[in-house]
Amino acid sequence: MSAQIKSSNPTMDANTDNDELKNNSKYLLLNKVDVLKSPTNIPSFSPLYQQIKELLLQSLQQGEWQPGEAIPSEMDLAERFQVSQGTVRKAIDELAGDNILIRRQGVGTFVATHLEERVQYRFLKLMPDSEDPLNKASAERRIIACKKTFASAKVAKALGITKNDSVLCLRRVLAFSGVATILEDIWLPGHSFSELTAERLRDYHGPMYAFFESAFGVKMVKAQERIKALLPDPIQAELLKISTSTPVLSVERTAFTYNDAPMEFRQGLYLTLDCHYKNELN
Amino acid sequence: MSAQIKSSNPTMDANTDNDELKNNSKYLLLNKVDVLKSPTNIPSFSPLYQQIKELLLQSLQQGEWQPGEAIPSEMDLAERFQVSQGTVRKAIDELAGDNILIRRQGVGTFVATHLEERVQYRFLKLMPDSEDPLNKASAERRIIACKKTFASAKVAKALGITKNDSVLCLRRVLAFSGVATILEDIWLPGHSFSELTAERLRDYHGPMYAFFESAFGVKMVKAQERIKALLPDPIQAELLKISTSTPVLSVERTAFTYNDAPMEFRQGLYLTLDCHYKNELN
DNA sequence: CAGTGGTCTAGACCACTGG
DNA sequence: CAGTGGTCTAGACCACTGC
Repeated sequence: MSAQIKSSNPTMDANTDNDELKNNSKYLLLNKVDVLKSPTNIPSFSPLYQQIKELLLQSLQQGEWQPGEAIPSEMDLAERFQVSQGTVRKAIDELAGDNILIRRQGVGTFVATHLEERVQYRFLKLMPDSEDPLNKASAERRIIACKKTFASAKVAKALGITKNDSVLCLRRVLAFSGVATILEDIWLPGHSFSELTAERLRDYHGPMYAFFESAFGVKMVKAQERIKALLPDPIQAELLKISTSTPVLSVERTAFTYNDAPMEFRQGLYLTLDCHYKNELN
Repeated sequence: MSAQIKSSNPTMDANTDNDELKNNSKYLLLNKVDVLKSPTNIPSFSPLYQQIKELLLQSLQQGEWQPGEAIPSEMDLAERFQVSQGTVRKAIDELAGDNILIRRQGVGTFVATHLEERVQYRFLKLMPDSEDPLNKASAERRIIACKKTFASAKVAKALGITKNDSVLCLRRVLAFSGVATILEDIWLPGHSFSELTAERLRDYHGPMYAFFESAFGVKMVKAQERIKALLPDPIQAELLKISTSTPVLSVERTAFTYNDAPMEFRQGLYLTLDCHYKNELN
């Protein structure tokens, strides 16, 4: 299956001088793979397994396999893309490393989902100081506001849209074991979330990202946070039941779907008297 | 080279009943590998490449290859451990993923080091709000204190030592482009750092972890942080040239050497007026 | 038991670096 | 150019899951 093109330029073939067009590469199976799957725009030149990874990502993005579903077996995919199992495997390995796919030995490979995820609140790194007990089960959510507005410069920049574009804005308080701990303002691009209403939100009991997934088909894949220390303004303080001189963490998060498209911006205020933001460094 | 032991128990070998001692596994090459290398205590049963990974880690820990040096080529290691190149490769892949080894195509595989690392301040996730320009080059360090004391309960717990054990404690201020931004208290176990003095520290210009590496042979490989929002006490505020009502990030970090041994605990206070703690989530 | 992912091998060849 | 890591293959077998 490999390397049919040995020396693509039969003329002009001394030992020197043609060091720039040597495309006698085994990895240039682009067309072969391309044709099999779709009219995609794969950049230019990359290892086969990277190309497979991109193709898988595109299928995911286009909804060929829904969150929670199994994707075809490695052997099937190898057949489909006309490569060896090992190559497919390496592509899947990377996607599993990015928490986009989940492997389950003896069962299959599944599209990650925020629903039924053993670790709910995947992006929430707040931990009680007493470590072990993960509170997250006992979370109580309270929606404070939910309205349509227009993107500020800051929100627009984060969401990759234009200032004054329509956005959905909501505010909520999370309490753990009865203690108000997190106050969040969340901005969503209007074009994708126009159907969202306070009622639908109130009816849903579960993580926000699971809601986005089931109600809007928007799957968050990764995120980026910027953390500062702040004093809350009077309104914020009241919602968190603290004074305006109690410092809080300000956690600004941008969350992304497939292909790195930003789909949510939020600012969270975390009360860190009895808990902390936990991070592992390598 | 594989699977000499097909059915280790020649007697008692009907089709039933021996479902608990079936060690006819290809992965049980422990002894073979073991003998070749060292009198180690590999847990019990794991894939070959995991065993190789452990062996490599032990060699690193024992200083067989120093930070910055190249380790043997994949082919050499395959020969040494009597496995295929692919197996060694997978072990190295994981270590490279943990930032313990660095691969350089066409050159070799190297032991990661905090010296000459393109990314200095590997564990410092503070970024100026204006993103792109990484200040870190213009850092100015000022040692405020350096003394021997006895571990508090908190420090002892973090360092895995006993309360009142000897520890070295130092305090310093980091300024970026002239602005005092970080105040750090650092605790080090006395048994490993007893030779550390304020003078030696003052003479060294470079990242702290590089200093530990070259002066004490202590290589930090990973770390864990707990972040809270705090108000500084009067002394801290003065050192950072802020008021006691300016909130700061409290970043408590425990840093680990090979085999997860904690070797440093520090509390940093980060002034986040013009910068933020940046984190990527997957 | 069949089917899936997980491990291992042996060998070929490519891409890159340095002398 | 020789030597290193990087990619790809084909095939064997193991470990696990569910029916």
